[in-house]
Amino acid sequence: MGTEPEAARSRLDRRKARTRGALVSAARTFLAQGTTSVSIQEITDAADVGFGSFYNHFATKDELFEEAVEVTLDEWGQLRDAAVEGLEDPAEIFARSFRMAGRMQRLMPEQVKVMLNAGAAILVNERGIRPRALADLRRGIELGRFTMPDAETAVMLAGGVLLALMELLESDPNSDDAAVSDFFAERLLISLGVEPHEARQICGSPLPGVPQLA
Amino acid sequence: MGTEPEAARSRLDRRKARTRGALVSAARTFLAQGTTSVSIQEITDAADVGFGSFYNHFATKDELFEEAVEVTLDEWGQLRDAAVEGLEDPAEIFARSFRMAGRMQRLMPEQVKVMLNAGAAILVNERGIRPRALADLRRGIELGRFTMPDAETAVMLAGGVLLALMELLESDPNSDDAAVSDFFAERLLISLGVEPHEARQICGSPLPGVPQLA
DNA sequence: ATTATCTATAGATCTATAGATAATGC
DNA sequence: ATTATCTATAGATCTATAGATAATGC
Repeated sequence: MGTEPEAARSRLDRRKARTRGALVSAARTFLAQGTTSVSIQEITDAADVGFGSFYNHFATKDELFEEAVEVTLDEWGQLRDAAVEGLEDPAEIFARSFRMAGRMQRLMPEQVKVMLNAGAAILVNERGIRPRALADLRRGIELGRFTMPDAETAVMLAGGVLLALMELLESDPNSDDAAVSDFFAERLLISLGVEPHEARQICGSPLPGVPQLA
Repeated sequence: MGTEPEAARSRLDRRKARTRGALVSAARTFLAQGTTSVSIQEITDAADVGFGSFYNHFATKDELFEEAVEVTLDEWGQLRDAAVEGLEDPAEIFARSFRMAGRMQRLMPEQVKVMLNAGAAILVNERGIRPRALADLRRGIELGRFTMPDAETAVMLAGGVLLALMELLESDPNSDDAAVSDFFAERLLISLGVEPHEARQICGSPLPGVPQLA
């Protein structure tokens, strides 16, 4: 294990990764603004990278934008993993992920805007939170915590409610994000089949601090 | 009242409207495919309209695409109005609109794809179904049919669930669209505060045939 | 010596407009 | 006579690449 976590083998590799990261980060900024018709020149300028470097990493703009979305989803997934550490009950795990996700709108507005601009297809993207939520819900169904026909259906329902929550917080910047998130989580648990009084209890429990990304 | 409903005043106006309509329709096709980086030339070719005609109607591509989304939302709103005619109970009105909307994925796949590609901002677009759903939900809250803090919150929850439903049907073309739609409607009603047994009853009632657009 | 980045540019593509043509109004 | 549509094109912009430069490896 090296002193630097996740470090690439050589300095060359690290430099390459830095350039790539700058491009992805710039692309994400544009995705968050909803301006995907920028030129490659504008992207490399924003990334503070030579124009030609773009082609060392991506063949087309779409390829870069796609990666930017996936990187964002992956970060989200890592945050979720850190947030639910130590929990056992799938209903609690699921509720905590959801409540944390709602709070992301204020904590990481750029990432959230990327999601909101990405279209509904984000709900079936296999990167990041979806596979995790799918596993939580499947386990919850098996244990009888949720009364849903299948985890696939449950994860779509949950994803749709999450998108709506984030868009609501986005469009109403003065609302109480924690309260709204917990309310949505509670109603979602109810629609997944959790008893109302239990849903309220789960969604009223204290949350740990927001974990930091590596 | 003229013999032709909605007819523009003169033949010239009608010709103009036809050209504009062809552009909007072509734009919608591209929106449904998710290919919004086409050139104006490609759009006018698809619309079978001279290149220069574009500028008689729109200043930029974005303007055209925005209109294409709004026209789609408006059509949706008209369908909803026809579908709920004669109903009184806001819970029933709301449930029927939602169940019909779910069935749209198979009946009008292009319109649905436009919605799904539009991003979550579609949930706060003031055209089409949102204002209608907002009114239904507000009335339902006032009458005590729904236990939600406000209609604004309720309409976002409903919109998110609808997006998820449409994306699920989109990604699983062989599923039973009516059954899945009614299931989502039922769980949505429950999360809005309707008693489970009543939600099931409302969402199991027969639907009228799909009304035609004018 | 190798590899990635950077700059410069040729060629392709795209936009916006001018002016010609066609359709309609009166 | 008026209005919208169409064709053609100048100028702008954008992409993809070639070749030079800089950083790193050994």
